[in-house]
Amino acid sequence: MQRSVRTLGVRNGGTATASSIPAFVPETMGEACTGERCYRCDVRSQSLCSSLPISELGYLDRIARRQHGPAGATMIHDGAPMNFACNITRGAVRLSRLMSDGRRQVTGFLFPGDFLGLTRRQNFPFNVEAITETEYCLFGLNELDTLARDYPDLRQQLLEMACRELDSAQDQMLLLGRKSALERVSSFLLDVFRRQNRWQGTDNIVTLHMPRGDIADYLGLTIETVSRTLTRLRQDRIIDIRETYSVEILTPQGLQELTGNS
Amino acid sequence: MQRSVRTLGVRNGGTATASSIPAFVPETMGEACTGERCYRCDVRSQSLCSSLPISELGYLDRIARRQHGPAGATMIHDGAPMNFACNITRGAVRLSRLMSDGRRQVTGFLFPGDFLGLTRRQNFPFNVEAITETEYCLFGLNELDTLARDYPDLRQQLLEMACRELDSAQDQMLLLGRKSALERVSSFLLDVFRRQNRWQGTDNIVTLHMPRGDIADYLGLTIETVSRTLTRLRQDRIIDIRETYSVEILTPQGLQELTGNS
DNA sequence: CGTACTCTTGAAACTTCTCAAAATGCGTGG
DNA sequence: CCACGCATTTTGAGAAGTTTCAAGAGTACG
Repeated sequence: MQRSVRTLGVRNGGTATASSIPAFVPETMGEACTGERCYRCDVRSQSLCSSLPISELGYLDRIARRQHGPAGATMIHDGAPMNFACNITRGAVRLSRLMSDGRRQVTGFLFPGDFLGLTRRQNFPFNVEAITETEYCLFGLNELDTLARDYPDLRQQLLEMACRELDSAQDQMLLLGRKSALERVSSFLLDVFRRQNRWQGTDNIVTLHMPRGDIADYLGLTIETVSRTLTRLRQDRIIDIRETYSVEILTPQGLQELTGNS
Repeated sequence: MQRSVRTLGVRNGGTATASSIPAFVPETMGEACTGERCYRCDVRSQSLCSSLPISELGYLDRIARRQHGPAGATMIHDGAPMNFACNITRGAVRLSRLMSDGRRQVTGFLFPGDFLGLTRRQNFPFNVEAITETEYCLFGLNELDTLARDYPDLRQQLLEMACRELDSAQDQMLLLGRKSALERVSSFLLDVFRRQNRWQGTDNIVTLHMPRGDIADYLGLTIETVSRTLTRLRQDRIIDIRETYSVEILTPQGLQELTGNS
């Protein structure tokens, strides 16, 4: 049986060098950023704001509790009561499900601007862990509900966010169920690249904000296979691995063709 | 490279013996079924109804367009404009994403009572195909929106349905990324079993409403591996394959232990 | 400058896939 | 009602891809 189970402690607590992973600090998040204080990338989710009138943004500020945590910290344990939502404002976060024998599936990564806690369940069904040093804002669900009652568009916005997540979850199912290792890694690199380019310049540098183990558990592979595949992409002059966490895409088109998508 | 690409025509159009697949006809769907005509399993989604006052159920009836189609029919093509939602009332339906070279990932199965079209996208991001003969109801999104405007709970209900789907999508990601073939097939059998037992008696018979190829594409395996795994489960006296589409679970606990979940 | 961790590389093992053929099941026509 | 033909399912053997185990290289930090 194929099992990639390693010492659990190492995976969860690899905090020693975790600080060397570059934290994602967006320069600008959307065009509405103002100099002194950027409302959109601060306490509020961009998606959230867009469905509220300006007059309510102050309320959103008041109900938000700012938090920050060190790299490696478990922000939310699987099964924790879900009475708040969360908006990432700095750093990188991973969502994961764990099997009892230690096998892990990373179901997603969150970067600044991403929102967590769309669902209305009793408990969180996954672990939420900080990969790098993180800043985030908590919103009590009760307060958010109050807001949602007055502004149906907010609820609609939440529904649409859930739908986008569902869509990308199904893409990931295709990746995990039918793609080869090469296709998975290629897809992943382009995916991270595109998410970063939402906010930042348009050079071809992809900054990975997570160690190889997280990538492996996200792609349903082992660390070794991820590493080997990256090496192969480098040898084939598709990418250049400038540092461990910094990859340059030499031929975006070539990488795209390796993803298996069209 | 491992690729399970077979003649596309066979997979999509295997209508010759498709009629031999047992269609799912729920005897009772929830306790609210009345004799003469079961409102809940007819035109309306149970989930939908539960958030509406009785007085509006008539409206729901009026805006619903009943449809039915033969086994093997493509109900909705990937990319089709999404201007309606859909409630399955009879039969079995599969949702699938296709890669350009023919590899397929089945992202879900729909049975009576299941709802389709939660998302508000321009186009459907997957294929919707009838496995067996099917009956379903279409709701125009405009009409549904009108209803949702007056009843915020309906919108909340839709959000919760989307969240449940998201949750099960993440479970499926764990299955596809980290589970062995034996664990996948065991998980699948128990999953179908539990979904059926929502509505029907509590014997240990699982009726599969889809051919092996659909199961394989759902579990990220090949037909042969699914077949071999079922054979192994039979030899180990975990299940009994009474007919191709009818499996008896001899030891539910034994099967549960093979799923890898705790 | 050494230690600890992660990442990379190599070789062997294992699981699953591919290819091929036989068996089974179903619908049709005699 | 039975035989035939077609499609699906099962079974077998070999091949391929990924994992596992193991060791070495690189990097960060005290």
